Amino acid sequence: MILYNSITRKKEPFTPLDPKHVKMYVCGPTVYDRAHIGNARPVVVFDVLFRMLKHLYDTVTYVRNITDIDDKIMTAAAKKQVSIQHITTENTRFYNEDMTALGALPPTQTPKATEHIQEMIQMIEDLIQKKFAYAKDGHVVFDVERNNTYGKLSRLNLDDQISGARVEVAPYKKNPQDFVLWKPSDDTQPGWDSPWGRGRPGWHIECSAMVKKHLGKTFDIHGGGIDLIFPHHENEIAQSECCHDGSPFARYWMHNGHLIVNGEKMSKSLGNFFTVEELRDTYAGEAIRLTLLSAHYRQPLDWRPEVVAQSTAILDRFYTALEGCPDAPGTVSDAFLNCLKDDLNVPEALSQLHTMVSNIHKEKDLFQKQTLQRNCKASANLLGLLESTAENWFQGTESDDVLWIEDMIEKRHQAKKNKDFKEADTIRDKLREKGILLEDTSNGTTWKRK
RNA sequence: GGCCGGGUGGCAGAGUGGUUAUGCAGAGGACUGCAACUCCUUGUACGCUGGUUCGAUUCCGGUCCCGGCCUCCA
Repeated sequence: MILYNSITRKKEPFTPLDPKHVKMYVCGPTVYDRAHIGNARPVVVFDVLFRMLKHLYDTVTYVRNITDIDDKIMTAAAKKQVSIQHITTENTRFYNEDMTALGALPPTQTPKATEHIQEMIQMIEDLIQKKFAYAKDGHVVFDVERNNTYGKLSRLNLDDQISGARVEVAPYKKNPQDFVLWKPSDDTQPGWDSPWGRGRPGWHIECSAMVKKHLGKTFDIHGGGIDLIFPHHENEIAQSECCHDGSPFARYWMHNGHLIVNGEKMSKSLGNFFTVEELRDTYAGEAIRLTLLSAHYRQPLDWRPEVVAQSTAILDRFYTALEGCPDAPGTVSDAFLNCLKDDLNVPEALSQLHTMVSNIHKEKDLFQKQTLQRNCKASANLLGLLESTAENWFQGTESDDVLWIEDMIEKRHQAKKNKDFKEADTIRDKLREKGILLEDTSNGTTWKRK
């Protein structure tokens, strides 16, 4: 497999440190609110990577953290007059529900920041002892000047940070670029005892601590949104590599492009976002997923309703091709796999899928057709698509009106037999009003919900 | 000011130094009682401008426009 590595800015052949065991970490959510569709893009993108890696290697450990201590959570709790734990457990549950609806597999592990406070404190102590960090006024701050490789991921030159940039001036920092590892908490704020008094961790140290615990000092792939390159990932590298005496941190860095709306970045601070929850009310989870996969993961993706409608139309066609697909395993197409091996070229893989679907429709021999169907399904499954059945996709799982539908179809059948086409069309129109579309085939009439 | 992406047919979106994906939508046809599904046919697009080349959408330069990052962010 070939992957684009953000730190070298080149496509590189991927070779895991342990040829039988790939280790991957992706930055997960800060659980202060419901996920928006932009939060879902990295989840779906790295879910495809996870599926690919599992297909190609014996063992894959995929860690995605839950950040459940953060000032945004504190603000949300205060605003809603509920406990912090209420906010975090509820939003964690919502997050998992939303991502499951988008067809994302659960990662191997989903560690929580609050369950790794001791590990963070230990790393911070190491960094102080090695003189990469200093304590002042209850804060512990990373000393960027002591880290001479600082900036290697983002390639930002510290001296060039001039006007236009927001540079925080905090009294406890030696340099404006220094970032906080630990900060003090007052009695109203959540906090843990530490060598520097009661306090809580800064933003970046949680990921370093959880990576170290679950994947070790050096691991294979670190992923996240492109906006995390600076400062989050840059700071993770600094903390971890300084703490580990220069042992390399992630070997491959992967960043997904932003989701945009009407040409503008979608973000909570701009207010131009859709939550996954509200989109799920309108569209099938799988259609949302296909839309998120419609552009290459490193490209920006413009979220527009027409594209989701297009994705739905594509899935209709795909599932039509899978009607009668036996429930048996198939083989992933080589042409399809090769697309994905080239830095997850999903759009090109999808075009292979279209070819397969077309061949299924044209195949007359039933046995051949079923083989093609199984292989098509196996291929699509690598993208987390076509995991349902045609019946479920078209007819849904609610069944209270199925008897009525079948009754109407039978009545129409009788009318057609009597050449009473007017009555037959009346019945069909009546069903259409209820969102039921009929299709006459050589084996009788089938129906779909629209 | 610094750093980084991107501009492809009505729309979405890959890719490539020359045979110019793929899909959605549209048009025509076949099938059908009529439809739907499906099948067949149909679309020479790569911001502008120089250069390199036999040949550039693809390489190089310039230029215009759009977007992102520069400590809230996926």
